[in-house]
Amino acid sequence: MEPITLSRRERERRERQRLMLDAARQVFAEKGYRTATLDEIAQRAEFGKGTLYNYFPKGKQELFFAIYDDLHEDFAAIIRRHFGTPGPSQSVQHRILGLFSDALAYLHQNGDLLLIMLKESDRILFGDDPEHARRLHRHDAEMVGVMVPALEDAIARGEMRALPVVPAVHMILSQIEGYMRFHVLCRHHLGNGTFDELPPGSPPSMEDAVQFLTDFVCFGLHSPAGSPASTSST
Amino acid sequence: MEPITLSRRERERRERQRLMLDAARQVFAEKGYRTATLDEIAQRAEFGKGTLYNYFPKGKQELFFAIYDDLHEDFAAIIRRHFGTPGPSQSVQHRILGLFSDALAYLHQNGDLLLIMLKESDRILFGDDPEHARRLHRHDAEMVGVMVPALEDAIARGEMRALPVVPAVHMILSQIEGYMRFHVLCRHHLGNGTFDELPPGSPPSMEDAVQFLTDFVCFGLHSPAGSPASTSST
DNA sequence: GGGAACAATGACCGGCCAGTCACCTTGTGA
DNA sequence: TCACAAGGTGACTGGCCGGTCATTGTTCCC
Repeated sequence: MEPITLSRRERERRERQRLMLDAARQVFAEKGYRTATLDEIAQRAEFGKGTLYNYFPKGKQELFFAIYDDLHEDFAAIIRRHFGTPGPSQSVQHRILGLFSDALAYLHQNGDLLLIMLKESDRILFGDDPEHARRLHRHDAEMVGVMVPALEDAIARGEMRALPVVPAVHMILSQIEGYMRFHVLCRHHLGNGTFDELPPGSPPSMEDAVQFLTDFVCFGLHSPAGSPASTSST
Repeated sequence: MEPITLSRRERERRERQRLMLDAARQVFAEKGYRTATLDEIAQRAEFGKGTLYNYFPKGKQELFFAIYDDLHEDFAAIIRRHFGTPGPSQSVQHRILGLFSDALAYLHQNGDLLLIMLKESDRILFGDDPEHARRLHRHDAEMVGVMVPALEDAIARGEMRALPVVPAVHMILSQIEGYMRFHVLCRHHLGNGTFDELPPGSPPSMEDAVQFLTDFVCFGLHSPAGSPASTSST
């Protein structure tokens, strides 16, 4: 693991791998899995196509999943950061606020690529390669597994009502996806002149969106007459 | 429009078109857009591939969008049914319950195909053909346009708190997508023996899901200490 | 300097499939 | 019965792209 013991050969090898992955990220983000071509990835990385196969013998798939797993690990880390320690250390509301805040920030940094990955998830889920479907399930189960105890704990402490936790986790996470869709829609509205009408709701700032989502998840449309607007100290 | 004035020729023509569309629906549902082949659609419809082009000159795309628009119109109809008449005739909660109920029922009837369409939406959104992106935006704007007045009305009547309506609409609709994902995930868990672990939460019945979603959207995780469980007369 | 291991390369191959078109079948009207 | 139109057909084409491999460097040790 420690880079000191690596030979120059090995270091160069790693570096080249990284260059290839970077190029692949770019191209996948722009084109999507099917449309991206190895020729373009190779060109962008300034290597020959054949060289790609020296580093990723299984070709396109291997490149893709290397990126996919990385992204997923980043995301899982965000979830662990906020839900990894059940107990009264933080309120659910705080946890969710933190989750959305980090997730949306991450999303803005890696926007296009993430959307592609989201899209391809479905493709993988449908593809008949059970190996890949399993990978996706593992990722999913991991996230759910981290969040469930925290929610159960919150219910036990009376901080949250007794909803079925697994569906609740899925709903919380799907808000992030929902935001992604909305965000892309807004960007497309604004981005190019091809659409006559302006977006019906102007795109919210990221901070507003985080507040809105947290608020929505915690209190829903109705909410008590009380003061739901302030989700935290902010 | 009225079928009485149609010649036999024309009637037969329509019927053949319908057969082709049915076959295309099947194949798209099973394979997705890219993987589906015109050869298979033609075979399934019991026509030669060339014949397809007599009826859908623009080929695969035209078939796909014919189906896409149909599905979308069905969905828009569901939304109009429940949100088309602003005013105090129904509570928001009732509207949402009705929407989710019909949407999920529709989803169960057309499951695979809808999921494909959802997936392809992204592809279209990214594809650089502005014509198609525009089509998707039109659909989206239509749905939002129907729901927004009803929500604004509800806010004006104090039945719902003053959330930004357009994002709220998107969140409501994205619940349906979220449910789709969850549902597919459960089905995959159960469907084939390739996964070691059973689903962490057993798949809920459709009625339960409708209740859960409505409840979640209206009251969120926290909810007043009151009685949130009964979302309606049921 | 030589040669052996190692790495890069891109022309090429093969499979795939949307879309075409020259030919065939069927129906119709004289 | 014939001839012509309308419609049906599937073998074929052309483009595309993932993956291969013979060839051409490059490095390094003796």
